[in-house]
Amino acid sequence: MEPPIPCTGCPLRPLAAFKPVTAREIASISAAKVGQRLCTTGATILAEGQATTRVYVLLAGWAFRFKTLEDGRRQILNFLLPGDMLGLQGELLANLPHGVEALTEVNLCAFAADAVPRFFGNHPGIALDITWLAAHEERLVDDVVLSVGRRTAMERVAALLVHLFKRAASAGLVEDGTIRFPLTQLHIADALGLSVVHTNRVLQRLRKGGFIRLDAQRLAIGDLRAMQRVGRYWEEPAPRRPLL
Amino acid sequence: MEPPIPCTGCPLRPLAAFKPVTAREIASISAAKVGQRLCTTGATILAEGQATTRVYVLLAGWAFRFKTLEDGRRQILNFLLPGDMLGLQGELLANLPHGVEALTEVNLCAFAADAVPRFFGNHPGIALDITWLAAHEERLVDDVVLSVGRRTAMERVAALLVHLFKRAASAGLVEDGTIRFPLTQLHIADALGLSVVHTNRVLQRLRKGGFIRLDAQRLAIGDLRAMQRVGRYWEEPAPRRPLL
DNA sequence: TACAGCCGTTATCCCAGGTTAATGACGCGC
DNA sequence: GCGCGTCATTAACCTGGGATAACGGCTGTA
Repeated sequence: MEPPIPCTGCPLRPLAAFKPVTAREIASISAAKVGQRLCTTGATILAEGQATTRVYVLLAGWAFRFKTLEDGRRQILNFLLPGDMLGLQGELLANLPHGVEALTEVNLCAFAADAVPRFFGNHPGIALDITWLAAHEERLVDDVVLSVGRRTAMERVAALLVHLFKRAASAGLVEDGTIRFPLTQLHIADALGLSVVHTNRVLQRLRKGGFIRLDAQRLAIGDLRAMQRVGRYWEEPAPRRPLL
Repeated sequence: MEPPIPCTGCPLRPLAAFKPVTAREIASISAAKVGQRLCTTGATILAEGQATTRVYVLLAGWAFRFKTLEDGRRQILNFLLPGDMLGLQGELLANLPHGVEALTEVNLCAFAADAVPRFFGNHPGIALDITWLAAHEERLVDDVVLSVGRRTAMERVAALLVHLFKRAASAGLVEDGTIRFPLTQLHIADALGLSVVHTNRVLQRLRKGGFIRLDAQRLAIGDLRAMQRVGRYWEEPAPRRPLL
């Protein structure tokens, strides 16, 4: 665990996607931080079923939440990008009902176990923000259920790519029309309830149709509108979200 | 909208499944109630995408949350039983990303729009409870994603039936080994990402295997342990949960 | 240079589950 | 009593996507 970076120098906060906070709030948030945690690609950030003692905010990098069946079948629940909170369910419910794994090198802001109840006692605004983040994550998972339950394989892949592209965009990660795309086809398959082989077939079709360029871990979407049509995926523009 | 029932006479609160609250908290909760809302079977409690002005707690009856694709494909996200809260996402996010429909006649305790932020300001304990309920619901949806993404049709149906049976049990709804089961096969299908026809096939197999009895809207599970094995479904015993 | 792992790709085969359609049972309004 | 809508059930048929396998490229390491 590295020493904490003060929140006043947070690289995320200036982004338009995030809601401004008061100086008093920043100070309290900063005070609750206990340090940075760095993880390498593929590392387990939080183990499935463990009793957690920390809540984190993802400062840089990608991660995902997942659950597994005892015979090894794995389902990815959703992806975590900079600004997302993780471990809250472990803090509230007795222990964490899912695992969290790093997709890239990851930098996490760590908060002590009791930071959450403390915010609820002293900072109703921050407490409400935390609840907002929880409700927002549930909304994402609701969308996953809709995809996996009712969209075709082609629709699922298209919708996922659009979704991730937009989220990466709002986290300021677009560079000349492309984003870093650290998922393997196995990750895509596990997120969408598909096999790797079929995921590959669908990606080929999207490439050949000129909808996407995807190589060397970079993704470009030529015509977002068209991809949304393929994926039957529309979402209202996201409002500014709280950070930490 | 009927006049509010005072929370002191709440029929749910005495159940072992619910966490006790202080007299002061009960008083505040009771004061925030604006009334009861009654809905009939099949009624839309909250419309998909609407801007909500109310948060509800389900006092009696069954309901479900769902999303639809514009071509009509519907996915049920989860089921709501007595004690569950609904409409919170509408209060926090700008408008409700899903619909809520009654499966039976339903009785709802209604709270004003600003009740939630008010609790956050005055009652950190209640605020934390609300967040607990949000996190708990997300956990349920996570399980749905795992089912729909990675379980076979047989496993899904078995897991859902066990899940609902247990929840009904903890809401005190078991009568001589059976529960009222208001879902049609279409509901089961829409909750599990299956077609109605295949749902019927699977239910037949479960009946013929002696795993369940299901008729006249009543469900009995002969051997819970065996059903859990079929559904590859295990969950740790639920701790006492907050109510309202 | 060789070997091992991981990942992407493609082909072949095949089945779990979708689709369509028909039939009956039941309840409801008139 | 008649007609209509909802729901459960079953059969016949078909397809989207799973399973398996083989190959190639890349990277790390020895």
